[in-house]
Amino acid sequence: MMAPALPREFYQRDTATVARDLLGRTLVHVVDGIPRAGRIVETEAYLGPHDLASHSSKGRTERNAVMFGPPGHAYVYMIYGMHFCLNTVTEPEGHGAAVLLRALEPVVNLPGRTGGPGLLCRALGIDRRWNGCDLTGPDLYISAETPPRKLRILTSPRIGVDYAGAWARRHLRFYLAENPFVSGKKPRKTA
DNA sequence: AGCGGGATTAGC
DNA sequence: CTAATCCCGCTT
Repeated sequence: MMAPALPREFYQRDTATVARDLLGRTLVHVVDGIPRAGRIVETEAYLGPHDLASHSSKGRTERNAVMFGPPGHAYVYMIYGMHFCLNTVTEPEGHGAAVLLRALEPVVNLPGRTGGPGLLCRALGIDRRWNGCDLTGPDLYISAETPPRKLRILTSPRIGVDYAGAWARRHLRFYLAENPFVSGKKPRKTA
């Protein structure tokens, strides 16, 4: 559990690459000295202001300012008036990109469901106060420990961004194959 | 100052 | 399918 946090350089890269590379790694939140940890099994990449599904596509605002800041920080926002979503800022400062963490497989001290961005934040105890938190610090971070075995990674369009035209169809969602904690609609065998 | 809508979830 | 529920960002 004492593995170091991923360094800032990890996040300062191509956003889709970071989204893939985060899969299988362990997200840790230390609450009152007690670590809560889960394995990241589902992510989505939001590429920047040109990406019409990204919050940054409407330019820098008070809400999304952290996205335009330096990489390796947490972008946390409230959605639908009742849930929080946790992102990691990526690319060089000023770019306006982030990776949404959508689902965890519980590792330690994560009771309740963790499959879905809102549930993930609830289980970890993440809310608005963590917006802007430096992920290279000791309280909220992703372990630098490399996933032990090779991962089977699948892709799909991102969830809930149908308004984004062609960008909605891009495969910028990444998840571990056959992992029961992955959220969203499973592909249905119809035809 | 008012209003529309959202990177979701749960319940009918 | 739709309500819940609050903050933000844009319009008036």
